[in-house]
Amino acid sequence: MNKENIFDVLNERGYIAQTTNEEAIRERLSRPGLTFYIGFDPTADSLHVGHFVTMMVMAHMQRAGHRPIALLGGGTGMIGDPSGRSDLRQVLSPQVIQHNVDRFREQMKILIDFDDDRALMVNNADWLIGLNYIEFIREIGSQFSVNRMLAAECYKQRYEKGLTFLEFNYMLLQAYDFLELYRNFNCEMQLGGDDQWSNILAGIDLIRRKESKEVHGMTFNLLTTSEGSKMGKTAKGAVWLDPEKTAPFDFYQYWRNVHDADVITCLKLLTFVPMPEIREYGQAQGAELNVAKARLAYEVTKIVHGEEQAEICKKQAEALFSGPGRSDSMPTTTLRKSDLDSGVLVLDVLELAKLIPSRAEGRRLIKQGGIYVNDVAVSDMRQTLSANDFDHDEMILRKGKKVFHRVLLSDE
RNA sequence: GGGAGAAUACCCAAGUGGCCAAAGGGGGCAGACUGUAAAUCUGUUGUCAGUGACUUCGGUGGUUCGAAUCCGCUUUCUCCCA
Repeated sequence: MNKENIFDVLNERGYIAQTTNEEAIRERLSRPGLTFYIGFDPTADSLHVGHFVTMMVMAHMQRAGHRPIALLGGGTGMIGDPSGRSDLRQVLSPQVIQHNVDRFREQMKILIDFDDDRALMVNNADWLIGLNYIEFIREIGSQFSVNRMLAAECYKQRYEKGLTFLEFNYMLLQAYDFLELYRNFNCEMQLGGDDQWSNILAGIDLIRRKESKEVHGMTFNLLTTSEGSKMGKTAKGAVWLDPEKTAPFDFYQYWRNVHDADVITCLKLLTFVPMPEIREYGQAQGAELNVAKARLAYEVTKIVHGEEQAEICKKQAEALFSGPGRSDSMPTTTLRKSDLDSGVLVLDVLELAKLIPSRAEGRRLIKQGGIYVNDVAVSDMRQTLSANDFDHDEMILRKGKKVFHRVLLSDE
């Protein structure tokens, strides 16, 4: 019996949204050695969970014997993709973009094996920055029909609100990227989020015209909740893969708290848990789903932060939600012992720990009984911390039901 | 290039001289109920200080005892005409 076609694997796990010629893709994927690429826009200094799905696809493909190219948009990042966006994207400086590109490279290594050219990482700034405008519009621009571009769904929204020429060029540049990668690395396929469909088709078209060669495209579903909103967003912003930006414990908790309706989808997209096991979780009803959620949180955390961290998070979560617990991967704030003598308001600590955006917010929380010191609700605005609140120089500060923060005491 | 209109808090959106820190909705946060879920209900949602002060309605300069609201200039955006 042959090994399962990677296309079917991806399809079964629910990654695939749209494809060009499906038969051709299945056929090509059945033979290893396909080079494909996915673009990343370096608009932040860390990847977030939205990128994570993309990285999972790359990982699956790589394990099936294909070669991924992670294309970092150092060049296109200076323009900003208008697809599906309702407003003009902020233009970033070259320095910031370069910094972000470097950070991305580090983070991608957690899932993608870059050794011995098993995967490549390229930056389109390398070929876009030096482009000659006249040559470019003569060679590439001549291949595009403005009528068709305007008809594309992704531009429609912007067409009504206004679209600058700068952004309008994005599609050409992305198409050019594909051509460039095809020529230099024999890259035959581009993958991307479903919002990239138009841009991907543009590249395929361009290669057909310039090289008379059929290449492939495939998009996968964006990670959304069952209610249709984008996943990975919290009130504080995105859920980042960088432990400095999103503490592992918070990361774990994010997945532990996904809605019932989203658990199975997430298990399929964000973990390597085998399908038979996932199907079993799918049978679970009601509270039983908590088992699946715990598994999801553990597996995702393990991939991103390593097994050790995942274990720690898991133990701590279990401890915290069934009695007092301790946590090494919780966000932490350190106080000096000497500070206690002069009286430290709980309010002060909340502010220090950045659990509240303002002191007024802290007052509100205390008034409503939403702040707890070691599981005891704080009732008085003026409550201070004393040495008694600390056990082995550590105490747990809690906001609401699920936001935990560790406060340490130091001798200094 | 000519003309018309708009800019309000996280988002949408009321407010056209004092009763406006600014309606309503969404979102957020907290409480109750739960399964660390959803739905529902309640409270809350500028800042600093405890019953008051300060900053805010694109920017700026005026008028006025008093401005988000009136006037001048300016910036940005949208629409119509070229």
